[in-house]
Amino acid sequence: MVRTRIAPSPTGEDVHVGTVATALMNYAWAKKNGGQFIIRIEDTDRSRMVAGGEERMLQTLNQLGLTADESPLVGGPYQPYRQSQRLAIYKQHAEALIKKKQAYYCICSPQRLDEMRKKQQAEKRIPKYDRHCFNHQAEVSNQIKNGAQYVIRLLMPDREIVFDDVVRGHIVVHGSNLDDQVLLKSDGFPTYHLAVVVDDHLMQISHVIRGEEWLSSTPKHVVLYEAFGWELPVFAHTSLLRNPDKSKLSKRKNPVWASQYLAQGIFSEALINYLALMGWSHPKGKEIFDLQEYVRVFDPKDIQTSAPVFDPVKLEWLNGMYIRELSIKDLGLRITQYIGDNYPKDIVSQTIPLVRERIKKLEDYLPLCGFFYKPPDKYALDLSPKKAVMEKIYHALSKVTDWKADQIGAVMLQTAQDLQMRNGEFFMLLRVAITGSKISPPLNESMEILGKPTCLKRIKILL
RNA sequence: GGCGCGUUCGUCUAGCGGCCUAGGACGACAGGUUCUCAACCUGUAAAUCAUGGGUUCAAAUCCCAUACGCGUCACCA
Repeated sequence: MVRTRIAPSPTGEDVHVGTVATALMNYAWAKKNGGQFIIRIEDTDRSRMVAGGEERMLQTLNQLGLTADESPLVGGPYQPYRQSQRLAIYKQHAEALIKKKQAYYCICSPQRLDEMRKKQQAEKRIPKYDRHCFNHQAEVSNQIKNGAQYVIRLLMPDREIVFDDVVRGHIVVHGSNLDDQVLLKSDGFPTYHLAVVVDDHLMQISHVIRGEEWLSSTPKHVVLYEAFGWELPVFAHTSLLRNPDKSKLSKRKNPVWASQYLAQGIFSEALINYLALMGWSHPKGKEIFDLQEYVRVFDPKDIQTSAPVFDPVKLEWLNGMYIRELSIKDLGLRITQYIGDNYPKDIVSQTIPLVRERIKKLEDYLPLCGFFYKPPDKYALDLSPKKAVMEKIYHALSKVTDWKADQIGAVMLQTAQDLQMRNGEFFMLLRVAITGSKISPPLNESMEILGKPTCLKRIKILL
C-alpha cells in the first residue's frame, strides 16, 4: 500500500509554492498507486506559529485540487493529524528509547549549551553536544526527581549510517558527524526529528517525498527507525526551488505563497502544471497537461537532481495557454468571478473574445478593458491639436446607421482616406480618443460594444 | 569550517556509452500577418555539456580530483 504525506508547519501566511510542488508529487504517487495522500500539520514549534496559517494552507491546497484523504480537516484512521495533539505519543516513544539505552535525559541549561558551542567554535571544532549529562546520569536523574527541567537526547551511535534515496542514490554518513539530537523538548513537545519518524511509522507512510533541505537530517531519522526497530520508508529528496540568484526561494525575491499567484488570476491548473515541470519532465516531452495526466505518468525515479529556478515568466506564458484553451463562456465566468459584480455582465461577456488572446492572467483584464466601463480620465497622446480630425470623425460616425464593427471600420477607413492620413496614424488617434490608451483590444469591435452614443460622447468631449 | 547534495543554451529541460557537428519549450532578436497590443506562422542567435585528468575503439553519458553553487550543522521545521 502506498501512503504519502506532506507535513507542513503553519509558520507562514499560507502554503509555500515549494510545499505545493512536493505535495503534488506525493499526491500523484499515492493516486497513481491507488493509495492515500495525507496532510499532517507539524505545529510543534509554538513560537513560530502564524495565526490562521493552517486554515489558509489547507484551503489553498484544496483549491489547487490536492485534496488529502486524511488530514486535520477530514480526519482519518490515524488521527489526530496535528502534532500538537499527539504529545503523549511522542513522550512515550522518547521514553521507550531511554529504556533501550538509545537516548538519555539532559538537563543542561541553554546558557551552558551556548557557552559550550562558542568555545567549540573558537577552537574550530564541530559544535556538538559534549554528552555531559550522559556521563553523569545518576546526578541527572536525581535532579529530575527534584523537579529539574529536562530534554531527551538521542544517543548517536558511532558508526556509519546508510540509506538509499530514490533521487540521490546510496548515502553514507558517519554518526560521529552528527549531534545527539534533542528528541523531546523541555516543554514536552517533540522536535521535528522525533515527531516525523514516530508519525510516519504510526501512520504507515510508505514513501517520504520531501525537500532536499531534509537530506542532511535523514541519517538521524534512520537511526531512530533502527532504534525503534521499524522498517524504513522509501526516501526521495527533491531539489529546492530557487530564486533567480540561485538562493533558496524566498519571500524577499519572489512571491512564495501559492495564493499570491492565484490572486493575480493565475489558474490553479496552470500553477500545478508549472510546478510539475520544476525538476521533472513529462516522458513524452509534453509541457501542457492536467493533474490527471501527471498522476498517470509521474514516477519519483524521474525527479531531477539539480535545483530549478522558479521563473514567473514561463508560468505566465503557461497561464496564457490555459486562458486560450477556455471557451468564451468559461473564460467569461472566470473573469466575472475575478473582477466582481460591479461590471455589467452583458458588456463583460462581449469583451471576452477580444481579450482572450491578449491577457496572460485575469489581473490583466481590467487594465486592458477598463475603458468599456468608464471614460478615459487621461490620454496617452495630446489630442488637443487634433480637433479638426476629431471633428471629421465625429461627423462620419454620427452618420453610421448600422452600428456594427465592419460598418464602423469601413466608415473610418474612408475618413482616413479623406483626411489623407496613414491608417496607422489615424486609428491611433481614434484609439486614444476612445480608450485613452495606445494599446487596446481591436478598435472597431470595441466601439461596437461601447455603442454609438458613448463613442460620440467620447469624441465630442475632445472638440 | 565539518558533513551532504548538485553543476547541459539567460531560464525550464531532453539525453542513461556510438542515433549529439547536443533536441524541445520559455524568453530574446528578425521577418510575415496587422489600425495598436496580442495571438498565430517562419526564421536567427544562444550550451567549448563547470574545469582538469583518467577508463574505452568510442564519453554530455562511467571513475577520480579541483572549482563553484546550494543545503545542513538549534530545546526551528
